[in-house]
Amino acid sequence: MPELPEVETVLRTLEQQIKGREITGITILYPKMIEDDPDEFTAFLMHQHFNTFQRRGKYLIFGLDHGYLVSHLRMEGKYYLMKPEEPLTRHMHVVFDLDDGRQLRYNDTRKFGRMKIYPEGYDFTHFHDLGPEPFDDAFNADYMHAYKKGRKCPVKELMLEQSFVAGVGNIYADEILAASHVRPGRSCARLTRKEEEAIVRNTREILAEAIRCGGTTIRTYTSSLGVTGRFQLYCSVHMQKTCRVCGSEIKVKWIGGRSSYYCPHCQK
DNA sequence: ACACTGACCTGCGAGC
DNA sequence: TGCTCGCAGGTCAGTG
Repeated sequence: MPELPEVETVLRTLEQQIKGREITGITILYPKMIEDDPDEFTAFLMHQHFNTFQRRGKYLIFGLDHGYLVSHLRMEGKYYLMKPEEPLTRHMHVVFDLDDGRQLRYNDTRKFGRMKIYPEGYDFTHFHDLGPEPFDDAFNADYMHAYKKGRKCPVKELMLEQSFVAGVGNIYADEILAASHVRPGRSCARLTRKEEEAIVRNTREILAEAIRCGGTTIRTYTSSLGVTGRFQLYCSVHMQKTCRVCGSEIKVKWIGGRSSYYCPHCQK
């Protein structure tokens, strides 16, 4: 399931592979994936080039000659570069023909991913009410303290709010809280200043480390070239049975509609 | 404004 | 073996 580090990895891989390529054809096999009228989507993109590659939260933003193509992979979205003669499989929903004869194919088992076009000059700063990027200076302990003011929800829910910090999903939220020695069910109103500082610091460090590893592979995620992420080797609580530090049994708790893994001994 | 729930999807594994 | 059911999870719309 792609979170910020996986999206970043996909982006960098695609930049190496398709930068400068022209879209010479588009086949939409599952129209609900496109948030625009499919004909307008196709007409807009035809003969434009993939020029720039940006990320905002978990959104991929492809800069074209005149406008943008934005893609969200949601849970299982993947891009593959293939030859036209290779067979289409049942989960390939959008195919872009490129001017070098290859095809960029969007594959999504659960059809949750979405694509949308945006006009030239569109400002993505406040896109979808996204909060600061974790590596931005604006994401700091003062900001966190001000953001959570008046809130009482479990800190895990806060970590998953894209308007708080952009790009953190279920896996990394668990890892960040484990590294910060804070239980996911703790009310965000009861965090100490030191804990807020630790959460901010660990958000940066863990995401940066995951990007260095090329993302996480849990269940079905692989990046666009089928590169397998290595971060699962370093997961300390998510999907684990015992704590790497103290050997305690990892607990699973249902918080905010998602399973949350934590060590009852190391996390307070 | 915040909190909570269901919808969107398909594959997989558990239980019967 | 074959069926049903619950779970996986990012985002958004709808309701309280």
